[in-house]
Amino acid sequence: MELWHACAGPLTTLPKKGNLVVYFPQGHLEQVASRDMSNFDLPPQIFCRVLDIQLLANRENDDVYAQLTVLPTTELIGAKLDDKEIERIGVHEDGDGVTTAKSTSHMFCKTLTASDTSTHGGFSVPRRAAEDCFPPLDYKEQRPSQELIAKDIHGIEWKFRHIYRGQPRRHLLTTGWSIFISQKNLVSGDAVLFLR
Amino acid sequence: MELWHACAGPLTTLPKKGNLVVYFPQGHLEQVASRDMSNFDLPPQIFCRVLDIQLLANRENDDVYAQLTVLPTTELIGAKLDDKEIERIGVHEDGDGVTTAKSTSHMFCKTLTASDTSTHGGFSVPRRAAEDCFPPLDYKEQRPSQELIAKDIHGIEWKFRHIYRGQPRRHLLTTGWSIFISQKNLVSGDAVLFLR
DNA sequence: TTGTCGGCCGATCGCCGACAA
DNA sequence: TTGTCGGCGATCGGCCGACAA
Repeated sequence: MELWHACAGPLTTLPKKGNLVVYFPQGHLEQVASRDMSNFDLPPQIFCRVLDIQLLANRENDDVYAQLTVLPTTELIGAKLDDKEIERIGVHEDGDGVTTAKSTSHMFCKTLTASDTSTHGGFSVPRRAAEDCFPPLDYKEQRPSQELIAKDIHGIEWKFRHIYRGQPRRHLLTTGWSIFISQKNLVSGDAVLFLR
Repeated sequence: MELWHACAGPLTTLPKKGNLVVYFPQGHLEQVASRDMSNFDLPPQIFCRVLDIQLLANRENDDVYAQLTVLPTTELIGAKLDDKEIERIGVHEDGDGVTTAKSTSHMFCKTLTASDTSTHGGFSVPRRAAEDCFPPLDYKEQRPSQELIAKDIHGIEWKFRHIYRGQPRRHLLTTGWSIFISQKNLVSGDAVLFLR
């Protein structure tokens, strides 16, 4: 959930389960319909109760989105659910208002360079980022390194070799990085976000 | 459309645009809903008019499916659209009955072997298949070959080098085959279908 | 501090006929 | 007739420090 909000950005707010919302079917259909529906006398807006919210990400490109399950209702905005209605639709209110992101430290975002995405080498980790977000290395060694295990937004684990080497010294992700780049179809200009 | 029906198989039948159909929302929701909807008093069946049919294929694995756009209606099965209704929903009947596949020659299907899907080599084309479906080669040459351009079910073009070589002689697809295998995520036991 | 490159070597790709099922 | 293999060049992957922006 923390990663989802970090990806969605600070401007993204969501209703909570049980809230009353206004659903705009015309705008929704414009995006998902395979056919023009404009002459079907659809109401411009429908008052709905939010039954469920799921924070999801596109399986193909990791774009984040939220899936809301809503039920049309005749209630007025501000109305509370009574016990009978709660039993019928099987949902409790989580509270009023909206969900927003919490700020987090130990997080960094980097726009990928041509070198980062090339098959020629690995990923240059900005110094501050490595020190903030990665477990510390033993700098007494000549080429200190460790294996990092990171979970992506789907919960899938990725392993990276993190090494501190070169002249001048710098942090790099080597083994495991290129397979990540190719599986995620990342190109120069895309961004990666790490959360400790 | 011919390729779609060849992939769907001879048992697949579809209604036509404008037909009246019976929609079963409960069974549909069991497949697509993220939440149990069984206590919402949904009607077991809804009579609908078919507004549109699209023959499509899954972008990921080329599985074929059809997308039907349907509109609830109070008409009875067997009813015809009148002019007023045609104007309102903007659809004409294509005729009664169902759409079925047509049989086609110059077509072949092969289950892929371990050698076909390995990165070690190309694709062994069964002799009959090559003679039926591919443009004839100039067998006077020592190693006759040509470039084949094939469109997949999305209309995307793939290029293959078709060569007749080896002792004994056999038809092979070489250059271009392995990229096709990897992009389509094909493994031993999967099948490919070629249509001239 | 970090983006790009040349160097280098090992792994893999992919085309070929041999061979046998 | 065709599935699998050994062979072999060519290409690519990927780790390294040099160097400069």
